[in-house]
Amino acid sequence: MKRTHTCGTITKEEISQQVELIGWVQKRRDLGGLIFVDMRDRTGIVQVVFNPDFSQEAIQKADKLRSEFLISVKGTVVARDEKQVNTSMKTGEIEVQVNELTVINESKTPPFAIENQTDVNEDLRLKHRYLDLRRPVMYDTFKMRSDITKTVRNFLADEGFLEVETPILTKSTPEGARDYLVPSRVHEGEFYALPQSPQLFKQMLMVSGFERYFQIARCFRDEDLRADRQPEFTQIDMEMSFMSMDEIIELNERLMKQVMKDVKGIDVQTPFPRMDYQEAMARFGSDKPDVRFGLELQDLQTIAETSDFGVFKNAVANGGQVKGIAVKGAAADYSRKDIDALGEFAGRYGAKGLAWLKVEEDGVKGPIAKFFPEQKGEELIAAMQAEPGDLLLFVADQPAVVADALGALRMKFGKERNLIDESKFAFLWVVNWPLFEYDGELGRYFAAHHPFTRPADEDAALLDTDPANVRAQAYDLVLNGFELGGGSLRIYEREMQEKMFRTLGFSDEEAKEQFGFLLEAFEYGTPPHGGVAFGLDRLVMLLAGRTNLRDTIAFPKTASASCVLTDAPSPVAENQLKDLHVAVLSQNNQ
RNA sequence: GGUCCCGUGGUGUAGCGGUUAACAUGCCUGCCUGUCACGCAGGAGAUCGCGGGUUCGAUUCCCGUCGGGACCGCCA
Repeated sequence: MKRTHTCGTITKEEISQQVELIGWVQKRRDLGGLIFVDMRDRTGIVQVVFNPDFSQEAIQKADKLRSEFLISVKGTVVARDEKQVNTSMKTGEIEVQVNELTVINESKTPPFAIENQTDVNEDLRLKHRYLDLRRPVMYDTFKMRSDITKTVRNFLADEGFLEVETPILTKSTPEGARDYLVPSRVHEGEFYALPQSPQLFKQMLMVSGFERYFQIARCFRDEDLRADRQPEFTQIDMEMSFMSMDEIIELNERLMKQVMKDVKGIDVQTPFPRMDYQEAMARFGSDKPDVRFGLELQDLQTIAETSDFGVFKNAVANGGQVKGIAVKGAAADYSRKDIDALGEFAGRYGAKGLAWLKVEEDGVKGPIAKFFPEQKGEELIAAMQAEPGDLLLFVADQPAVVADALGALRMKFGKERNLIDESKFAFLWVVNWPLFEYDGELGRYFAAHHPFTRPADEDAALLDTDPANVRAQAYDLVLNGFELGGGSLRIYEREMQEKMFRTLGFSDEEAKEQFGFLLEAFEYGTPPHGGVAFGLDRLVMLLAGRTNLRDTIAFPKTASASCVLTDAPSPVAENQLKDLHVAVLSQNNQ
C-alpha cells in the first residue's frame, strides 16, 4: 500500500503533481454531477474532487462513499479558484482532482462524529475509544505526550542518567495507598503488590552505585478516583547520588525548561520561585498554590481577638484561626442565596459556617456588620485590603479547616471570575515541608512525604523529642495549582532509618520484616542520594490544556476504575481461582 | 464510606400523571457541476437504563438497582 503524500501536508508546492493519498472519509458533499470528499489522516484534512471529466468510474464509486470509509485516491493537485479558497483549512488553497479511487475498507456509520468539537457522553467515547482517538485533538495530545517523554529521555541521557526498569510484581508495604494485589500461584496464600512507585528499587540502585537513574514508570494505587487521578498512572521517576537539594532542583528546572521549550515553544524563567510550605498554607490555603492570581487569605487574628463577635473571638481563643478573602467587586454579584451556597461549599471542607460582609462607601454591610462598626469596620477593611464593592468571606476554625475551606473558595472564585491568566505556566517549588503529620484519632505520626525522607540537618535532634516540628528535606513542584511531583533527599544510614520507623510506630521486628532489605543495604557504603518523581499524565494534561486526566491516557479507567472498552475487571473461571488458591466471598455470605 | 448531578430514536437535547413522545443532527431514498455546517424534497428510526411501588393510568411521582460524571473522605 503506498502513498506519495499525507493529507494534511499538501501545499501549493505540489500543484500539478500526481499524488496518491490514503485517508478516512471525513465528509462527503454530493452535488450530483460533482462530489467533494474531505480526506483525513493524522496529519490533517484535504479536499479531493470527483468529476466525470476526470474519471467517470471514480465518481461512480464515490457515490457509495460514507463517513469513515478508508480510501486511497490517485489524482492531480490543483490550485483552487480564488473564490473557492477555504481560509479555515490548512490545505484550503488546493484540492486534488481524482482519477482513481480505491475503497480499502468500508465503515459502519460511527456512533459519533469524528470531530474535535464533541458533546457526546464520555462513556460512549470510551466504549469506542479507537474512534475517539481518531479525533485530531486526541492525536495531538498523544503526540505531545510522546514529545515530552522524548525530551525527557534525551535530556536525562545527556545528563548521564541510566534508564532502568524495576519490577511490576513486587512486595506489599504498609502505609501509603491501598495496594493492587496479585495472588501467587506458586506460593499459596501469598500476594505480590503492584508498585505504588519504584521508590525502594531506585534507592537500591543508588546503593549499587548507578549514580543517576530514571524511568518512565507505571505506578498503581487502589484508591478512589478523581478527574486528575487514575488507578494506574505514569511517573517520570529519578534518583541521583552525591547531589544537594539545590543541585537536584536546578537540574529539574533545566529539564522542565527544556520540555516547555520543545513542546510548547515557551521560554520559562528559571530558577523557579520557591515558597515555604507554611507560607503556601498561610497565603493560599493550599500546599499546591495556583499563583497565577491573587485573592490571598488575610489573617485576622488581631482583629478577631478584640472583636465582640463571639465566633471570631472564640476561634482564636481555642487555638484556631480567623482568616478571610476579599473578592474584588463581587459584592453586587452575589445574592443572599448565592452566599448560602458558598457556605454550603465551604462546609464540604469542614467549615461550620461562612461569615460574610459587603464593603460599601460608608463601611461594611451584612449580618455580622453590627460587630464591626465605624473604627472596627475600618480596621477590618484595612486588614482585608478591601475597598467598596468587595465581598468579604471569613472562616473561623482550626487552621487546617480554615486553609482547606478558604483555599477551595479562592480557587472557585479564581475560575468563576476569570482571575486566572490561562496562558501562563506558573512553576513553583514548595519547600520546607514538615516531616510528619500527626493523626489525632490514631494517636500516631505519619510520614508527610514517605518514611525514607531525610530530616533537615538542624532538626535531626528533634526526632526523639518533638517530631511535629521536624522539617523534611523535601520539595514539591507545583504547576498552575497542580502537584506535578515531588521528591526529597533520603535517609542513607541504617540508624537514622530505624529511628524513623520507630517514630512512625513500627516495632523493630515490623521494620525488619517490611524493610529489612533496605536497612541491610544501608550497611554497605550507601551513598547520599535523593530524587524526584513527576506525574507525566498531569504534565501532559496541563501542557495540552485538558481538564481531565482521562484525555491524556490512551485507554483510561472510569471513575469506578473499570474499562468500558474491554469490560475489565471481569469475573474469571473457577479453575483460575483454584490455581491461585483464591475464593470469592460474595457480598451475601460475608 | 458519604454528598450531589445525569440516564428519552444512532448522537445531543426538549418534554409531560393521560401526548400521534418534540427539536436538531446523523442515517436511508430521490434531485442537484463548485461545495466546504452544501442545498432541496421525501422517509425510516424510541419497549423513555433496569426492577419494584403509588395510581384507574407512570417516560413523568417514590424506593431500589445498574451505568456514567463531579466532589468530600481516601490518595505515605
